[in-house]
Amino acid sequence: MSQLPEQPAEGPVPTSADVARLAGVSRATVSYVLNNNAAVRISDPTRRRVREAAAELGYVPHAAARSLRAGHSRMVLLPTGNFPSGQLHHRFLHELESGLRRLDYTVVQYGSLGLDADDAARAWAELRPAAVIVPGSVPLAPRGTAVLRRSGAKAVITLGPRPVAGAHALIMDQRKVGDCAVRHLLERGRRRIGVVMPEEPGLALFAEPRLAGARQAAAGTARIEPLPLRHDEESATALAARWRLLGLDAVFAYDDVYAMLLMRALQDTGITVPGETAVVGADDLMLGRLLRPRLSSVRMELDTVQSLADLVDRLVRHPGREPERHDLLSARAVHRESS
Amino acid sequence: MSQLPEQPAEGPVPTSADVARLAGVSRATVSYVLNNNAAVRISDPTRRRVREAAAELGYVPHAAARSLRAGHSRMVLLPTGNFPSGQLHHRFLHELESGLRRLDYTVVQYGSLGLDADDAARAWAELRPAAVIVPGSVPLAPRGTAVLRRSGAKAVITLGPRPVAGAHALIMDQRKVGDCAVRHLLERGRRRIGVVMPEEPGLALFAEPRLAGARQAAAGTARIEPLPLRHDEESATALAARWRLLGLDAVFAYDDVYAMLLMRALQDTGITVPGETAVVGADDLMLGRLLRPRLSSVRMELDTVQSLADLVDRLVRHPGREPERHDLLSARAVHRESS
DNA sequence: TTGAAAGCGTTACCAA
DNA sequence: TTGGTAACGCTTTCAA
Repeated sequence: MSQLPEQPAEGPVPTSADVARLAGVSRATVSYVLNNNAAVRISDPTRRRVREAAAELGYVPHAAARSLRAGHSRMVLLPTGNFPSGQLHHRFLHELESGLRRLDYTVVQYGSLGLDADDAARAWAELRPAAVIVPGSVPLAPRGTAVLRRSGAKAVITLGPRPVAGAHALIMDQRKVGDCAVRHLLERGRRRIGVVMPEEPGLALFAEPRLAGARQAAAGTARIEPLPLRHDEESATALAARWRLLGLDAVFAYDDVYAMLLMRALQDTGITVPGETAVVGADDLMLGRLLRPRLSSVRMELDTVQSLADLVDRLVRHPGREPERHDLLSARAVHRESS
Repeated sequence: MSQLPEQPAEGPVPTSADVARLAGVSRATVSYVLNNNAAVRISDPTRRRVREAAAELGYVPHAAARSLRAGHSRMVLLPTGNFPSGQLHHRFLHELESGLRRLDYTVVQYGSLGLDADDAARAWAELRPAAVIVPGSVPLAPRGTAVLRRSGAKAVITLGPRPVAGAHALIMDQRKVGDCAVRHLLERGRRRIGVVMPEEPGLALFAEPRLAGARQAAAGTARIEPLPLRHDEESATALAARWRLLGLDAVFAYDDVYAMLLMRALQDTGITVPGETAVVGADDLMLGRLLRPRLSSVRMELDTVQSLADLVDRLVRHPGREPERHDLLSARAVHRESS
């Protein structure tokens, strides 16, 4: 009765052979036409017939078969783990994706949370990507990079606070963030500086270098005091309760969220900000501007995201070079009212 | 001089034939052993020799070749667009991934931002996924689902506020959020309720149903007033400036972030919260608890995430059924101090 | 300008 | 218990 228009009825998937048959040509010709192969001249009527046949059948080429034949893929694999989830990260991801798409790569994310380093590397290698870009939050052992290289990956690139043996590295040197924050506090006359260290496990990778950067910037001129803190109110209240015993006049709070948490607890304890204690966060979140006092922060920028796609492309085309390192991160303090 | 230990030297990628040669057996035997094929009995010494050869060569099977041969893949494709980026979404994603991994599927995310609906569907179809789960933020036309079905996808599932023709639907009915917020405000005696509508384009998909839910809950008993707002301070300040002209005694602010933005602007204008105007957000962010007054919110939960993986599995195994619908979202108001 | 055929890495059937 | 072989869908010589 009612004819359902879009009921593909479980039919077999159309192949280039079906297109060839319908167009009355050979499979070779179909390939030539659909790939716009310039090395061979096909008559216009034939081209049209092939195109129409493909459209009529709803033919879509089979990427696996293609790359099997070609001997290589144009897939760039991006394992994901504990997403840092900031808008910085999203923008970065999106720009990397569109940059690589422009160069005709297919970017694919692969959720690798819960896999150990070796299993994960094997799973990635099964997909035979041309390149793998591994965020710092995803475990990668030197053995993993070896597996990937053997499986034909032209480039293994790590992305994060620190490099991994045998892989290229896009570094986001988090020390700069700590350095920047402390330098800012020093300029404003503070000399006894706490540095919040989140107790959440995934964050140590970022927190440690930030602390190192802070220490480096202080270098003799100021005291640096690490302050463990969990991402909840009790922890912040407890820290605020013993604040005066710590004898600090400033705190770099890892990021804006921890800063907001701590600043609120300090204020609730009767400690004035910035009078008694200056507070600086990082990420320059919009929400920080809504607090009173407005939160000072460290703003991070990633340089040259398009050139990053070009870098990946270069590594894929000329593999086997020495591992390269590039530092992408730049940081600057944004002074508001809390410091 | 210094012998680099992990320099795979651009050698050819080892195949099952190489493993067979090294182990002194046939390719078939290699396949039997490495896949633990129960239908055929292989002697233990042979098993060991094969395993050792594979390990020595660093052999990793080629997923594309395998699924080409098998005629189907176990890939679940998850296109990504404008990531909603809340922790709710991340947790959901991660649980879906591990649930599907447990069922031996490979979950792959494919960044589709900037592609139009038809191009995107074609790009997904090239990968020949067994199933595609399309978030509401990614465009999908009925034609797209047809292309995917023809390419062999057993299940096309949409994930978001509303269904798409021809596809199964995992619905997160955002009306519940608006309903819940307004019901809460009604209970607290408010009758003239503003509803913040973010002007950011991607959010309309969520904002509209929330407004609809709000209207539904108010149904005669209260006035509902949509309030366009951009995600910046000027916009909030402007809205606050004309607040008293609006004659509202409450506002449901779309989510906690917009709520914080607006609440701050209201307070800066001298409007008391909750005295003069009650404010309710959504998402129940931790940061909302740091404000004064603490922000009331609507907490959302996704039911049954593991069973969702099972659902995908069922649809893959028994395709071609009528499109199914499931509503995943539940919402409840969390009363704090701002309402 | 077009076609025939080989081969990419796998697995499943059938024979030995 | 093992091995030979064909086939999956595609591209690319080589030949016509």
